[in-house]
Parts: sequence; structure tokens; C-alpha cells
Amino acid sequence: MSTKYIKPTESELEILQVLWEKKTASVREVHEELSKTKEAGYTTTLKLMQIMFEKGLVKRDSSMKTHFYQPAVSREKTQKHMLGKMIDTLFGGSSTQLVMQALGNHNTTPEELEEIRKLIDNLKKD
Amino acid sequence: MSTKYIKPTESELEILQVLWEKKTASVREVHEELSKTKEAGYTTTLKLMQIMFEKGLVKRDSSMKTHFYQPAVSREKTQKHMLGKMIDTLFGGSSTQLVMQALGNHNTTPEELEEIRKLIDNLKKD
DNA sequence: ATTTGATTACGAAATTAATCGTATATTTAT
DNA sequence: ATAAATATACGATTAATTTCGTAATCAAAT
Repeated sequence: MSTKYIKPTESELEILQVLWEKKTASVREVHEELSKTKEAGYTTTLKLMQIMFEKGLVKRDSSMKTHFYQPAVSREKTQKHMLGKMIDTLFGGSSTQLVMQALGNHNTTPEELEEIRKLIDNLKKD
Repeated sequence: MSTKYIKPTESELEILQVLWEKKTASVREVHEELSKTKEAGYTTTLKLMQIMFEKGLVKRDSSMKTHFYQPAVSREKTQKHMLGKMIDTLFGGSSTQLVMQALGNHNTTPEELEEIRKLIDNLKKD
């Protein structure tokens, strides 16, 4: 049952992001959301979501006139894949380098730092 | 002097990776390196590097028959951009989430963990 | 019933990215 | 000098992604 990984394209990721957030949404809703930051026609969003359905990136309930879509791939799994790829192609395989870069450049609150430190302590136990 | 950021494509990134590593290289050298993991013709690599030159992603010395190429964008700046984008579109804007995911999924040696911990301690001081 | 509005389906154009073949030039070896 | 090997230039093709127009369908309002 090795469902092979389907790599979402740039635009598909934007749509997935909305779906991960809303859990369920119509094309209209997704489109409204995307329109906040992007310029594109309604049918473009529709078409993309139809393609995503064919690819198996989203599920949909088409029992009503307005179809409702849900993500069919988890955010976590997608994160993991893309992170891995990024570590490979941009950080020479070193996740540490990535972590250092991420922590260094983006501001993180002391609370978050503490959380990460706890995780490190836990990892060290193995 | 705001040189606008040029986003490398997937293939361009692979080439940049080689150049960042080697500092300077001919098309042949880059191609050999890519061939270890990828199947593509020599002229494909050549063409890509020519396009990258036009875009300003690489510099080149064409005073000899064999041209020598160098990266024209820094690894750090590229990492920063792509990381930022990824944090936005995939981790809901939380760099902490990305760090946790990276540390959790990819195996990191105790030494590296220690290094990260030190960084965290330093960041906390501010 | 008929019109109006919203929705999906679908094909095709437009754009961007990647691949490759062929011509031409340059260097090296014979 | 000539042939062989190696480079670049460049156009063309293919492939992948994104965009959109138009028709068909359905629901709601008149």
C-alpha cells in the first residue's frame, strides 16, 4: 500500500494551506482566501482544485451542488518531505545548519526557545 | 541598490549547490557532479548555466575557451529566502514549528544538538 | 415558467521550465 | 596541415504549470 508521494506544485501548496487551516471549504471560500494575497480568476482556482482531486491531493464531497473539499495529505507529511528536500539541496544535508539559520534569522520568543531546548534535552536521552 | 531577488528554479538550485561547493567550475565539472545523481545531457546543463548567467544567478569568466562559472548569489541569502517562504507557506509563519519538525525527523548527533543548545543560550541573552 | 446567479466541467491558450540536436569555433594530438 | 576531441551558441521541442473562456447544470428569485 505504498502510496507514492505526490509533490504539490507552488499553487497547489497555497490551496492546501487554506484547506489545512479551514479543514473543509468550497472553491469559493478557498478562492476568496487566496484573493487576499493573490490575483487570479475564480475558474483558475477551480481548475487547480479539480486537478488536485485527480492527483489525490484533496478529497471532496460532491453530493451537493457546491462541492466541499478537504486536504487528502497531511500537513506534517508534506512538511517532512519538503524539509528533507530543502536540507538536501540547500543545506548540504545538514539539518543542524537549517535549524541554526532558522533560529538566527527569524525572531523567536524566549518561550519558544525554551520549548526547543526541552526537545533537545529529550532527544539527547536516546 | 535593491537588486531584486531572483528565485532559482529547481534545476538551477542543483547547479548553484555545486558552485557553492566548488567555488568555481566549468560546465563540464558541474555536469559531472550532477550526473552522479541525475540523468541529463551535457548541453542541458550548459543551457541552464547560460540562462542562469543571463538572469544574473552566476558570474563567468569567458576569457578562455572553457568558461568558468561562479555563483553570483550567496548561499546564505538564498537559504534565508527559501526558508522564509517555507515558514510562511508551510509552517503558518512559525519558525519554531519548522525547527521542531527538523530536529524531530532527521537524525542529529549529540554534538550537533549541543551546538544548537549553545546557540539558544546565546539568543536568550538578548 | 422564466430569468438570474452561482457552480462545475472541460478544453485550450499562455507561460515557464527543462531537454536536446546541430552548427560553429577552438584546442590538442597526429 | 589535418583530424579528433571538446566547448559554446542557439534554436526548437517537449513537458509541466497556470490561466482563462465558454458551455452546461442547478438553485433561487421573480
